[in-house]
Amino acid sequence: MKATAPKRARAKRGEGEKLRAQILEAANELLIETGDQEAVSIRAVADRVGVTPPSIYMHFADKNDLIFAVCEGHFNALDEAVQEAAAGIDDPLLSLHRRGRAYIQFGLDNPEQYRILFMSKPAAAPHGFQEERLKGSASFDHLVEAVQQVIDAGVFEGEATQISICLWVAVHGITSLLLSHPNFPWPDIDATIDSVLQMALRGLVSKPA
Amino acid sequence: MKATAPKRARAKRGEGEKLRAQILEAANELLIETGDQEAVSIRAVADRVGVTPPSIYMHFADKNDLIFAVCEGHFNALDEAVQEAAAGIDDPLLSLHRRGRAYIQFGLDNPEQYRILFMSKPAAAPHGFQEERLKGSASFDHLVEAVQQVIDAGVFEGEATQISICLWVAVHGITSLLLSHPNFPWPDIDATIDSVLQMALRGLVSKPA
DNA sequence: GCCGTTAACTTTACGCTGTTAGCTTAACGG
DNA sequence: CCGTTAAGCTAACAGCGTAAAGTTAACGGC
Repeated sequence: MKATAPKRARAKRGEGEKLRAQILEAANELLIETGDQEAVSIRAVADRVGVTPPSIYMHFADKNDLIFAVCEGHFNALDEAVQEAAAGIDDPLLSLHRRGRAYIQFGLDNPEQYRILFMSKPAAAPHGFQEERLKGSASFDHLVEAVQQVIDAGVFEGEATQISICLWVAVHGITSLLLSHPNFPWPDIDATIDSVLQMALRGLVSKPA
Repeated sequence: MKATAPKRARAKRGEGEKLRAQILEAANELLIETGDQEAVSIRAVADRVGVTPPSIYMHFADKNDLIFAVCEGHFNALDEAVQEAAAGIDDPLLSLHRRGRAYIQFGLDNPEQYRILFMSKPAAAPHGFQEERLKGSASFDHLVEAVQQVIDAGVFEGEATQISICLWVAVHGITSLLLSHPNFPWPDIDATIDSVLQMALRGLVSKPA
């Protein structure tokens, strides 16, 4: 455990952004290493960068701003993971299934980040964060597109946004419950995930097989 | 806003439990009034009771212990609300639908309590809390019983526990998303809740209509 | 080559948090 | 009346987010 990074040269005139990048990197490392949002304190981050706590505030309004900036990257990573899982699969319904599995797996692999993005208080998010990062962002739109394809194929019927929300509810539901209650006597996690996805997809098809 | 409760007579010999009850009541009030777990600080609770902070530790191991003790009552309230919503309804499937609606409504009506019970970190819960309060507690068992009735009626097929988990995932999914992302452009909340419940129930029936 | 300006930090400090160690007060049985 | 013990207090520690004000260093202009 490297405690402090004592040597850090002051950035030059126009290069104040360098510290911002270093702060983001250090905060990200701390979040991943400890897996605990609480451990990512302003002081701990400053210490790792080799700077004093108030310097953080030159680049981030407050702690929430910093934490969410860190998670922006992971948000894109989630989108990419889901997109990649669905790539090259012709069957639209199977593609949705893969997307769901990838989403859940991402949450289980990055629990603290998932908690911050989808399980924290709305007040903790910077203003307008939800709209821009969820609806406006690629992630949800990509899901809606995928759902629309299933509708066009005649497998789903209804409104794409509404159906997408239902799917999101299902994958988020199982992800967040597994994260918040790991000690619950889950029968078999893989089987449970599959049965949830089965329920969701079966519940949405217009003409059940 | 009544700040402090300055007068409080010391409890008599065997009556130490009285303070415990007063602490629970004060903490509960604070949680409801502010709707914020952070506002329920040891000092704020002690102040309201008219006692000093360390006295709290005579009755609760730490802050988590106190918070969860407060929410135990709300947990029972959730169970009662769900049970009551299903009472007197003959159709087992409709009964499940009512249970789901009641569960969601309870979460929306008691957001901070719901967050603590179902959206917080597992480490925050006292040891063995999940098992006793979820599986062992009445709530989940009642759901399993209701599901078993639907199975017995031939409407669902499969294992009652697995199906119950799926239903729990659905209602928890929409509840927690509505709580954590109230600014998301939800089409219409009531319609969204209904479509989620529809998806879940349709996805679980053995012979779709 | 010096000077004012300003970006890039630091020092210090305030008020808050959960928690602990150790003391005091008051009620009881004998 | 006295020892014991439950009930509660005082003081303090270490940590937190954050604000105000000071300091250091790089620059453009003269």
